[in-house]
Amino acid sequence: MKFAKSYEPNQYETDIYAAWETAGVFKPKVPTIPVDDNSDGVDDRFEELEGAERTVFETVRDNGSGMSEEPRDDGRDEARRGSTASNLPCYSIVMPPPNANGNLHIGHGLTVALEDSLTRYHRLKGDSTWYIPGADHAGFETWVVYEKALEKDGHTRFEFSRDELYARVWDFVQMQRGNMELQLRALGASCSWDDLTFTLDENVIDRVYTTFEKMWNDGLIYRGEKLVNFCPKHQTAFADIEVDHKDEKGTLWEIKYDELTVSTTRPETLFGDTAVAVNPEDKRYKHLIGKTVHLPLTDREIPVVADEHADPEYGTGAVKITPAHDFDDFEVGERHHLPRIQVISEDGHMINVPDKYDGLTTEECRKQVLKDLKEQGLLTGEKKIVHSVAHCYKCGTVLEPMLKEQWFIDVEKLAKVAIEHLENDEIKFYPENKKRVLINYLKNLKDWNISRQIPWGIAIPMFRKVTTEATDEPDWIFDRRTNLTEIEKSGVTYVRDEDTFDTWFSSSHWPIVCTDWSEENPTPYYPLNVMETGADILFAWVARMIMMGLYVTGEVPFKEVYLHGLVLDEHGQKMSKSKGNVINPIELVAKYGSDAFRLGILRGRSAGMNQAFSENSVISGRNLCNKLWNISRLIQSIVDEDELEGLEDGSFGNLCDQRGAREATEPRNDGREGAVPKSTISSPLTNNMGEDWICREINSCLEQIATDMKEYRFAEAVETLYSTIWDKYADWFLESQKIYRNVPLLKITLEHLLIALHPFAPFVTETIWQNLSWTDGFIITAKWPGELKYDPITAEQFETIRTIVSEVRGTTQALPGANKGKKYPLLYDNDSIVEDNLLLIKALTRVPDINPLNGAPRGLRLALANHELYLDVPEKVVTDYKDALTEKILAVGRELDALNARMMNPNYVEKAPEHLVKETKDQIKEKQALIDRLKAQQSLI
RNA sequence: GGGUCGCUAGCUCAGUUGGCUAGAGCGCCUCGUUUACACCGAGGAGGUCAGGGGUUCGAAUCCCUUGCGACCCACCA
Repeated sequence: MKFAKSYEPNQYETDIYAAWETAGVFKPKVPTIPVDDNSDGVDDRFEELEGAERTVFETVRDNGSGMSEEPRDDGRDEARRGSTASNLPCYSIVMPPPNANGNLHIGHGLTVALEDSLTRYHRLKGDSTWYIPGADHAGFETWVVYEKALEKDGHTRFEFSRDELYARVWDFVQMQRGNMELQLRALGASCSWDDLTFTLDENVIDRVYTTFEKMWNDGLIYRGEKLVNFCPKHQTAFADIEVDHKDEKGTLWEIKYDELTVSTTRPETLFGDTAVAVNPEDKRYKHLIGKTVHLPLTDREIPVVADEHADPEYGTGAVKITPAHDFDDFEVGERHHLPRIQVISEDGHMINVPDKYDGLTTEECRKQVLKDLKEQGLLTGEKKIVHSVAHCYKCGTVLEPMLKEQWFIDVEKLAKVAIEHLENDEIKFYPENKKRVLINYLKNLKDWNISRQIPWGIAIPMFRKVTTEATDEPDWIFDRRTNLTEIEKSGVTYVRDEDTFDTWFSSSHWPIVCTDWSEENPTPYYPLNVMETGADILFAWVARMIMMGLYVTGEVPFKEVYLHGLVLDEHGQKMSKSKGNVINPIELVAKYGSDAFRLGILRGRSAGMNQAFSENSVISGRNLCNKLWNISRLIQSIVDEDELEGLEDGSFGNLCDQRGAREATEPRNDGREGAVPKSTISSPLTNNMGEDWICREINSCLEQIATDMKEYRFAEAVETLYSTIWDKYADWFLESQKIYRNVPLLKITLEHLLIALHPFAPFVTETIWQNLSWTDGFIITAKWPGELKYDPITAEQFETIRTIVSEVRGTTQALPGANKGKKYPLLYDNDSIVEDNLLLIKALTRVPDINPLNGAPRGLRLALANHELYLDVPEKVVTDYKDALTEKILAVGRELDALNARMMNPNYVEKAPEHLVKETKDQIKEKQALIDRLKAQQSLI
């Protein structure tokens, strides 16, 4: 097939992805469930682990290679192989489950780019790689969307039972589902689709119930009446972590309670007051402690208590205490055993208050209370203040602290164990500092409210006793039969708690449920190799996964954590619908291609940081894809031409089959061994030092990528590839190959680069792979390249050529006046490197001719190259160049002075490492020689 | 109040244990259509590494300090 002139991603991406999926290449090689072919009761995957020979391992690796003649694995064959497969290293990574019925946003785009790069890299490295996709029922999020839809149709949630609502949302989600899965495919996620885990899958619910039961039996679960943050609109409680605190303007009123004046921002709650607190050290009020005061607008007397909570400096120093509607007051109430009077109902209306106020909304009540207090002369002051107010993170409604019975997890022990394992360095964090942040959080963690009053979620498997006579039976029992609303046990009737679990309670099992871990199947894929997710859910998710993983399995759930920051817009602003600066990843994929998007979003990104992103970086990625495409197009055309010649001539057709000739069979020990004699790799025309040089550069690129990937430095890996492919391979090696060709080398180096770029740009590399005439199989299952052999001395000599060529180009461009850019012949004197590479230098510099000097020096001498080279320009041009020359001499002189100054410092010579001192000495010599050459040039004029 | 991160070229970012002339992409300027690529090629300009102090032969890098910005936790009657 012919390569089109430019790479058009839309033409290939869908087909390429479908081909991968059909071939089953996303599945891990080592089976994910126990295998026992020989029925000896032992999991074959582990049977021969100890006695395994390394050669077995190598064999398996080769089978996965795209360069092998053997039929490709589809995962199933491998699965049957059992014990041989067990010797493969397993690499597992899970996808933070996107909302099942939502669309992907830019954060998902980043997540996939990161996770899939890791996945593909490890797959190419030969690991049995398992990237497990997921979908989240997204309890509250989805519920909000559904409730809105319900309202739009003129219904409310109260028309339906909980179970009816659950069924309706299920259908709603099924209807919308699939979109996000298509989008993940568009982004190139090479995840094992058969293993997709939905957060409401049976095995998830099973595992969650098992954990809950264990916790219940261990006494870690309790039902408690506590203040919870309650959204009056959504009618549900939240965990602390879901609360959005915002600074707001408010008023601080002063109200007279007899002799005491209290300060409050919420006068309407005074009906719930059960005390007034003053600071025990506050001399103004000491005499009142233990006495009572009259609660305005009521006929109640309430005590004055001494509590540290009252800050003498703030307001009047006296605080009204409303334990049922304020978190601090709740604690004060606990300390002083105060009654809790609920005066605000769940829907935000006043209850348990004098008739006059009963049924008013909190807002109406506040107005009325203030009016009445004013009339009675009890309102003695008001002050505007700014204070932070809790809001629903979804709808922005002000949250009402509400006294409610909820299920709580006593987190103390869980957190303690987690902290121990974290301090024991069992999980490596990227960025590193997040570990300390996490430990800090765990140290101050409060009990976790896991009840939610929404129907869309996993039902809490707890049943409440309704038969009042059965006094000996417990009030609550655990039972898995949550499909029933009512059960009987020992003649006692119990009804199911209508609440559902906080999503994070089930999500905290994610690594366990995705890998199918169980006591019976301690899978090699658990713990995960890495957990990649957003830094913003470090507390909500990562912390809970660690606690839960340790509680359930006794092991940390993952070995490493990579946290990405927010993707900001190009000006570093948070993306938001209201600002209109939201970037849709799928649109960018459609416009520039999946690879361009992935390369673009990885560029300039490092762990844990919120960083800007713009279309420019995607364009840059697109350009690289196109460059690679054209590189391949050129090489394919050379290969075609070569084969044609070979057919005609018959003399070097077989050279094309020497692919791999330069590949090292064993790891190199040093740079000197392994240089291949030219005759085995070269066509008769070859005399090109660029070949050894590019081998060296590709080796070093691959080495760099290995380090970068290990340290999760994606941006650097991409940058290394970018410059190797573009600045080195295309600009120097390919240009030089236009003069001397080495077809086998062109093939193998292109393969190396394609494979190395594949993790980051999967589609274009696979498309090229499929279009090249000599490759077979898929690049996605190819073998990560080994080292290329090269002669280091020749490779280094090519640097000289590069210096010469660059200086000719630079000097040509710097010629004065009308001569700028004009090409003049190059003269050389007694120089074997130049003589041996005449054609190459001529082609790269585009000088009209290169000749021996033959006689006295003339023209412009090239100074930097340290070779006797002259640009044969007319006398006049040389004279005009004089100023530039003088400037150059001065500049080099300044550098020389700096170096000399360093050597004059006895401390430097004494204390700096020897090699640095030597380096400085060498540099001084070089600079001096350069100045001498420049001055000689000057004297010629 | 406690904590984290950041401040490097016009913009967005690299710069690993202190040691080449501080790098890249995009943008900018000059030149160029040479049969892989104008989604291109060649050349170039542009930085007091936020300010100050310290340690060191040597600091963008380590320490102290000031300023600016982002974020997290707690509190705010």
